[in-house]
Amino acid sequence: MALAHTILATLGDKSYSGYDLWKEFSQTTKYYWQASQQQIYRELGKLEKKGAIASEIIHQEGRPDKKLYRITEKGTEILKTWLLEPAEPMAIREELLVKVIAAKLVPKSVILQEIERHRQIHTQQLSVYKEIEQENFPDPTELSFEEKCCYLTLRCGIRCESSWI
Amino acid sequence: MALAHTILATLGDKSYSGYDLWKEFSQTTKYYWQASQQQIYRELGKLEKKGAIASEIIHQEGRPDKKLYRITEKGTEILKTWLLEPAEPMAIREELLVKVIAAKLVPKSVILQEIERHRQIHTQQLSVYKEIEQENFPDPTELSFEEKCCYLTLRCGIRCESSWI
DNA sequence: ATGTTATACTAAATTTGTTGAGTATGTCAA
DNA sequence: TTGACATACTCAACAAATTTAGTATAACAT
Repeated sequence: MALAHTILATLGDKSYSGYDLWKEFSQTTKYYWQASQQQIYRELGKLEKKGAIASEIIHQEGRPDKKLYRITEKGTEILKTWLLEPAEPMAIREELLVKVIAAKLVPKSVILQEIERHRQIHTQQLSVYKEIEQENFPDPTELSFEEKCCYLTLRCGIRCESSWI
Repeated sequence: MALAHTILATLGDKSYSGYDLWKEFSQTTKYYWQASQQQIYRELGKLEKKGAIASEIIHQEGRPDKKLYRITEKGTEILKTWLLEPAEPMAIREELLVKVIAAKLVPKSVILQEIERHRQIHTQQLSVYKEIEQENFPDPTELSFEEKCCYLTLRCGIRCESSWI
C-alpha cells in the first residue's frame, strides 16, 4: 500500500520520530493521505525491517526517549521505483451520499441536518487551509519547484473542501 | 462498515443478484461508494446470515442460475438506525499527491505525464456523468424528492471530477 | 474450432485499517 | 495536589479490503 510510500516521501531527507510523523500526518499530510498513529508506528516497524529506513534512539532528559527514523538508500530506491508506476485515482467512499440515497426512510430534517453539519466541517477545514496558505505561501510566484509541489497539494485540499461546500 | 449499508440502500425495494449489484456499483454507485465484486458477494453473504436480506434462487435457461436478494424488514430497520448516526467525512488517500510530494526524486516529465494521465481520466469520467445527467435528469426542477436525492449524488460526482480537472 | 467477452458465483491468503488498552514521563494551570 | 494535556511509544484483537485464483455456462465473432 501507499502508506509506506507516503511515509518515505514525508521523511524526505529529515529525521522524524513516529510521534513527529503522526503530528505531520495530522496537520499537513492530511489533505492527501490520512493515517492513524497506530498505522504509522506499525508501518515504521515494517519499513525498518525491510531496510527502507534506519533508526537511532535519542535519549532525552525530561521526556521519554525517542526513535528517530531516516530514509536509507534502499528506501529512496523503493520510493523512486514506485514513483515510476502509474497511480490509480482515489476510491470514493462517502457515507454522507449513501445516506442521501436512503434519505426517504427517515424524516427530511435528519439528512438536512447531517448535510449542514458536513458543510460546517468542510467550511472549517477550508479556513484552516487558507490560513496555512497565507502563512506559508504568501507569494506563489516566488516558489522553488519543490515548494510548488508542496503548494499544489495544499491547493488540492482547498479545491476539494470548496467543492464539497 | 458502510458497505453493508450501501448495499441495503442500493437494494431499495427492488431485487438484485450479486452480479446486478456489482454492475450497479461499477456504473452508478461508483461516485459515492466503490466496491469490488468480491466485496459485494461477501457482504451479501454476511447480510443474509444476519437476516437483513433474503434470497431466492432463480433457475435460468441458457445462463447460470442466479440468486436474487431483497431487503427484509430487519434490514430496513438496520438501515434506518444507521441513518440516524452521524457520518464522518471521507478519508482522503490520493496517491497522485504523494507522488507530487516526492516529485524531486524523478525527472519532472514523469510526474507531469502522470498528472496529465489523471486529468484525462477525470475528464473522461466527467463526460460520462454529464451524459447520465442529460439522459436521466434533463429537467432538475421536475424531480420528486427521491429523484432529487439521486441527482444530488450525481452532482457531487460532477463537482468532484470538475474540481480535479 | 477457437478465443473473447459476459454471466454468476465461491474460496482463501494477505494486507490494511480500526479500536482499545497499556506503559512511561513531564508540564502547566486551577 | 489533582487533573488535563502533551510527549513517545507498544501490543493485541478484530474488521475490512485487496489480490489471486478458481468453477461453470453461454453468446458471439473470426
